[in-house]
Amino acid sequence: MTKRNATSADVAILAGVSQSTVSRSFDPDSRISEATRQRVFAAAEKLGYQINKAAQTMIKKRSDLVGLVTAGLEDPFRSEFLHKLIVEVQNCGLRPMVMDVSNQQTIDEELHGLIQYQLSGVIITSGTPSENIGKAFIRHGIPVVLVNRTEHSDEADIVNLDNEGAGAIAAEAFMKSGKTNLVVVRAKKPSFSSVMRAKGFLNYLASHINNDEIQATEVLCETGSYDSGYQIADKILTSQHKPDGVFFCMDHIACGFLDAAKQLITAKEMQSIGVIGCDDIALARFKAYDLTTVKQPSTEIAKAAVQTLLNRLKYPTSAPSKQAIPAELIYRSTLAKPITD
Amino acid sequence: MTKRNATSADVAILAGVSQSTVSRSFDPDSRISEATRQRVFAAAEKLGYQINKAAQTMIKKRSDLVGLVTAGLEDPFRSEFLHKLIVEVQNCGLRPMVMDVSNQQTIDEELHGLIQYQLSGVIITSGTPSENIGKAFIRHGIPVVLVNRTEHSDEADIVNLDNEGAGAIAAEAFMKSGKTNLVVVRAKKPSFSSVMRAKGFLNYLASHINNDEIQATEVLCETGSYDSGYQIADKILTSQHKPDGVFFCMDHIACGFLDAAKQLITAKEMQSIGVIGCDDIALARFKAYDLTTVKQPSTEIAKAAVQTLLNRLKYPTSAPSKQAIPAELIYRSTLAKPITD
DNA sequence: TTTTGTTGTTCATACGTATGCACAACTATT
DNA sequence: AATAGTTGTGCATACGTATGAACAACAAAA
Repeated sequence: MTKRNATSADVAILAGVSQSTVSRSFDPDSRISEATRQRVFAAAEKLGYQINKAAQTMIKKRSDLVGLVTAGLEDPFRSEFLHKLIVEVQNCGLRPMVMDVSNQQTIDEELHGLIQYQLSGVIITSGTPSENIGKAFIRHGIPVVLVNRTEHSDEADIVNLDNEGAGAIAAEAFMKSGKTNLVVVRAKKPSFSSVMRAKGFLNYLASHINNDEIQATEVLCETGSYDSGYQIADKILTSQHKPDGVFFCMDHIACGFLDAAKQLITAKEMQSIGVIGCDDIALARFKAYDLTTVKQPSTEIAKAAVQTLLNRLKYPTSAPSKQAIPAELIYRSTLAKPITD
Repeated sequence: MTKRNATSADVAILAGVSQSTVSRSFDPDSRISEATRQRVFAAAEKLGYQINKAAQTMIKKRSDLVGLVTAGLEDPFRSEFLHKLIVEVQNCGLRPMVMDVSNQQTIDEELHGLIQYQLSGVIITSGTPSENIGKAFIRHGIPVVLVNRTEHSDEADIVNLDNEGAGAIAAEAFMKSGKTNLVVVRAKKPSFSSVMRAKGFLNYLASHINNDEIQATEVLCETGSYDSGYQIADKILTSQHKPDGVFFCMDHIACGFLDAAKQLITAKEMQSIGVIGCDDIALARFKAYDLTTVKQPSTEIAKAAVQTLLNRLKYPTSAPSKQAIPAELIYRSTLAKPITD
């Protein structure tokens, strides 16, 4: 029944050439006469020949697998981003090997396991691997790209959203809309992205406020989830200084907040409070929320991450790169676009 | 700088044993004296030795990679399900290699590419591969598990949600709540799951209606997306026979519908219309929707799929299995749980 | 003591591909 | 016509692991 898979040697015999010739036929850069190549292809087709990646990897000392390391995929934004990475990796003729490292204890151990696969590279988007795991990869000759990670690294390439810029964009929008009593909300557990966004938000205000006409406070909620936003609403809406503008470092938190607000205050009251989220998750454009948000251009970030990896493979010794992709404000109904001159 | 990775031969020299002994040391079933094994481990540790999966695969003729074939990851439910598969595969000591086949044209070609990797198995969850691609895998000795797919196959194992049962559960719930004018909504493009759910819904009603007290119609919307639900609301709510119960074959469609309904009719009017979704996506429990829905137990389905694959690897020649995982009704606010005796 | 069995190790080989080197058959140059 | 260069192919080998067979050392049984 399941007969042995055909090898290049089998193809060689059928095509009446040597095994090397078969191998070279599949390499576009080899000099092979067109006649021979076609004969080889025909024989390969006939036998259902498929190259053996394991053997190929052994020789080339590099597979076409790319490790995508991630965590917290229950967060739809990450999930969406992972999807884009997968597509992008595929488009480059590479194969994504995904690794979920949500289980904190085993991260390092598991990551070490990846080294066994002679990966073409690793793209780390979340999870909190130890400092030296990146170095372990690099020591084994596997390039690493860090995406939206705080780790400073002398050896890995880095692609980030311009998180501080994203915060600044939100702050600027509130100023343009004449909001004066602002709040910025982020999760208690400091994630690199959120901290930077909040920092960018506050810094922008600090450097653009002449007198004391604008106030801004930072509020911490439990996690970066919908539920946290739902819970924090009470605290924000019942404080003495009820804000007229709230910036959430993650869209989910904003959505939770909005749902809670509907039960805590009237729609009219809510209308006077501007809300800006961050990321632009799919949910943000649903009519139930229609959330004005600072978009994280995840497609571009995914593209940049993969391109960075390819570049590194091409020029292994060039200096590590670091790029920040700019964010972009998407006006929807939770903060109307001001009429400008 | 990047010196050659350590091999089992290097470890052997350092530990003062042969290469075979090193290899056997890492196989728990080999008889190796404890002393030797520890010496080998120490040497391996010292050299940062990592097994070379490519070489291992070549010998064993089987990698520990599992192909996860999917499409339409922009759908959060699929995305969530993929996540669960990834975790499940990892937990079994295997590695997930993900493949997005959204691009219709290249499915077969790309899938053929997977054969090159000596996969331990392939789990196909979506996408519409041609009939014979499954057979191609099997011919190459790669077991296939189909999840929620319509393809009937004599060779692949099959794991499905009990889709007809899910539809029946929704129908039963409406009957218990005394709803009499029902509509079932599914996407125009016939997907296996949706068609079966609608069928189960209508069949249940047909076989439980004595007189003509209950009416049920099928309505088709464009796709399975939020937007489609948003668009179809008008048609449903402005028809002469305005329904008092609507079953959506996918939660997204229901969510879109609910958002549109808020603008088309009053909250009071809406209260008299029961709505049931299907899948139980994360969104369904958000307060903005709080959708009563027939839950697809995706964690269990993912577990079943991976277990099925493991089983097949253990008993390669056993007859193909086929299982249907039962659905479960989750009451939330769009259809209140009736007070039963 | 001889035989039989058990345990722990080494030897040798296979897996399927890529590639440096050699070489033959031409073509272009002198 | 002789030389140099180009093109297409084959030979041989390396990659790093797993594993059957052989074997040595030792213990247990006869």
